[in-house]
Amino acid sequence: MTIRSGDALPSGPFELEHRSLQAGLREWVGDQTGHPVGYLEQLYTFADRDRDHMEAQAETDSRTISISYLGLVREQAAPGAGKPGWHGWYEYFPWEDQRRGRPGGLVAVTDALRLWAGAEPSRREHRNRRVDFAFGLDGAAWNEDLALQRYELMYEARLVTEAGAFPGFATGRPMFADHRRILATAIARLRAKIKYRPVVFELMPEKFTLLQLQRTVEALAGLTLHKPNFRRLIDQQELIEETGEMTSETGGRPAKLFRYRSAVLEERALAGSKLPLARN
Amino acid sequence: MTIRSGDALPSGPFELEHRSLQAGLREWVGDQTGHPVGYLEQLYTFADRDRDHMEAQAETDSRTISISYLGLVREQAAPGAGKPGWHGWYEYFPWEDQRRGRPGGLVAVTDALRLWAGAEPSRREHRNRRVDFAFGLDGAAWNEDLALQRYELMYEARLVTEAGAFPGFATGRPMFADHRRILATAIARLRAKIKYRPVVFELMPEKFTLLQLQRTVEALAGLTLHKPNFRRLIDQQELIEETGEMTSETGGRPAKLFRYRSAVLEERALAGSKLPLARN
DNA sequence: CTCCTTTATACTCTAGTTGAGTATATGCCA
DNA sequence: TGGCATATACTCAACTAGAGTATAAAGGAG
Repeated sequence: MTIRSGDALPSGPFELEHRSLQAGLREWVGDQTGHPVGYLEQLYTFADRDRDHMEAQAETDSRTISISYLGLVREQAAPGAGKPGWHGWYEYFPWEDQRRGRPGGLVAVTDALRLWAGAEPSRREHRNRRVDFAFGLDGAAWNEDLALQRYELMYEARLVTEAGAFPGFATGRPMFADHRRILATAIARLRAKIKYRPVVFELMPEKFTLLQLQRTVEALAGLTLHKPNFRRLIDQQELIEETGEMTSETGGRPAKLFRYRSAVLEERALAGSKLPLARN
Repeated sequence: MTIRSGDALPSGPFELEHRSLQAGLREWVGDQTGHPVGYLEQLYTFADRDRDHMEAQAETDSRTISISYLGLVREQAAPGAGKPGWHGWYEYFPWEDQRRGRPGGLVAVTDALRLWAGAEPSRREHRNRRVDFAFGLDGAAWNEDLALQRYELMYEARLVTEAGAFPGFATGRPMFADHRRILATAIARLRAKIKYRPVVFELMPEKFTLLQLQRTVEALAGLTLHKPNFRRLIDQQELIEETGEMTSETGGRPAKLFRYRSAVLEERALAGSKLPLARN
């Protein structure tokens, strides 16, 4: 959910009248997008002088401290006022979407990373190992959790425009200041989290089919899942229950509608929940 | 590693001459404890008006933002200057040490929590479920990761002195301001982390035996582990290698000395590593 | 000098989990 | 009516994790 036609994330200064950081954040996001946020989770606090190459700041006698958050909303709950600019995050990170196999553009990226690695002979081996690991090359498997590491490698190798790359290179849409880095942090955090906390349900409408749930998880992880195993894991954990209703809007055979069991979710929100996304 | 004889954590203001938050933190900790920090990881940023009941603050026109970190050091690496006040964290959280079974004092705590739960009939059931879950009662298993939830429950029920409990009640040693909450956050984070990142080695000396490693993990988790399984998991992952040396300082049969394989650690620091600490 | 204690190390067994594949059911639409 | 798309149920083999057992090698007590 963006502002400025997808160029920036909602944000604003923390002010004295705000009761808490979260309260202030909710207010800013609500004002800027016309959409109330549900789930909120603190991500990271930045205060480095060289944050996004803002050298000018070093000359003033003040510092900006940015506290970033991950927020989740239900698209369905949209009120009338204001319209949030919805943008799929793969617009900014095309290489992160592996649902239809490796995206074509990835080869150009990893080739460029190889060049960067070779540019400094002393660090070549180490850099190549980092690239292999982050991008699942040379025997390593693709790990969707490493979204931030991948972005940081590309930043270090100056393959993204905000790090000084010449525009036009197929490395996704840039954002204002360091917002794309914050987004990468959020993606990595959310991808890791869905594997052990039932946060997906924060994104689902009240009633949904099992395939809708699976598609949501897949969209977050950027991977496709094995359908039978997904279903087995979901109903083993008793996170959801049948509503009794069916829907035939899904195309083929009508599907049962489910809802999440809020009592269980409350506990599992603290404890665990599993998804068939584990490595080998 | 504390200051003020164990009453407070090292801390200090973030100033203009600090290159970054981490740099500033390293400087303050070094100055206050005479001990350089190794591993650092950001925990949480607090800025709430009612942080630790500091009502006075609401009247001034400024707010304090506290950014907390988890740091790890090797005790062995101590330089001469200054002496850090080492305190075991179970001094502050005696109920968290389950290595010799349930600590005796826990019964008094959970009894008091039951009373608190019953005090409000409408929330009784919900509160009791939270207590069961956090403290592993009524069929639930003890989960060492829930250190923060346990502290927060006790805080809510006013069983800790910083929340207004009468002193003398056996609920561990309090700390300055909200430092004990920060410590609880750090414990929870570290306990969760050792299960999938090889951070334990940040605490180990260069050479160590397998039992020493196990004892360290046990101290962190507050649990005892199955020795054969621990060893199996450790050498399956090839995180460590034999030095070729032996030590007979451990009591019985002399043990092999191991060191960690830094090359592997570097990768695993990003990827995974396992410990036999899983739930059932 | 022998037995006992303590620690180290190796091996086995079983239950449960997980990844993958296969088969059948039920609606819509041409 | 047959094909297509989706939904749902079942099977199987490989692997993992928890638990237990057995043996080796030191020091110390008698």
